[in-house]
Amino acid sequence: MIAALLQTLSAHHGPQAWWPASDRFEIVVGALLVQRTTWHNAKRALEQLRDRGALSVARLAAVAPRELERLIRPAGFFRAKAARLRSLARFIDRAGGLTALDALETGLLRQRLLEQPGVGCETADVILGYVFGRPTFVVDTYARRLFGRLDAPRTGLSDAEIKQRVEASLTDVDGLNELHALIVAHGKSYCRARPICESCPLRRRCGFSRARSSNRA
DNA sequence: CACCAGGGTGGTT
DNA sequence: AACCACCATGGT
Repeated sequence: MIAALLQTLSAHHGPQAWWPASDRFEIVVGALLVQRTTWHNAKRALEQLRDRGALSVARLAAVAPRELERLIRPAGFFRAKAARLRSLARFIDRAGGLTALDALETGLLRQRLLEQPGVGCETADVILGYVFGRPTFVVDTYARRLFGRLDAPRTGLSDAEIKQRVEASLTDVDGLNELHALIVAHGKSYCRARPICESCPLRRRCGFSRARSSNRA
């Protein structure tokens, strides 16, 4: 079921290559910056941080708050995100770096991440999957809509239920990471671009149709 | 011009 | 537990 979904989306959209050959801490920073923004804008902020030489745990934690706000401005919510980035960098630093956090069991690590300001379920799971290589399915707005439709008769699956179901039938880290990226790509290319998913690989069941009333069970 | 993008948080009902 | 307003820039 889930494996088939991955296969279908993969065949249709190709490899997504999220965070290709990227530094681990850079992925953490990117995960925060991209919240409720386009990757295009998050990437700009990331580049400015890189140009400033601030893309390491110690350097980022040392950047003056106002300066940090200025650097990440393109990513939006820059005041909140600057404070959270700073806080997160200091947390990782206190913990002894990302490699020290590698030793933590997944459940505990997730818990630690969720305690950090600005890190909710989605961001925590992105970091778990792409930074720490833990088998994790990231439930985002696209996944929510998709599975809400695929499991048509059932209404209101919680994020935790979606997460559990996917992780129960797909345990491969790379597969899970790729699935999340593919679901986002799928949502982007079919949700807004077309009123009805005529050429959608998942047909009308994909849940990204804008004509909600014409597609209800 | 209105709407939205790879969320999270705090307050209100 | 389900809503709500807010955060803010850049693209369409």
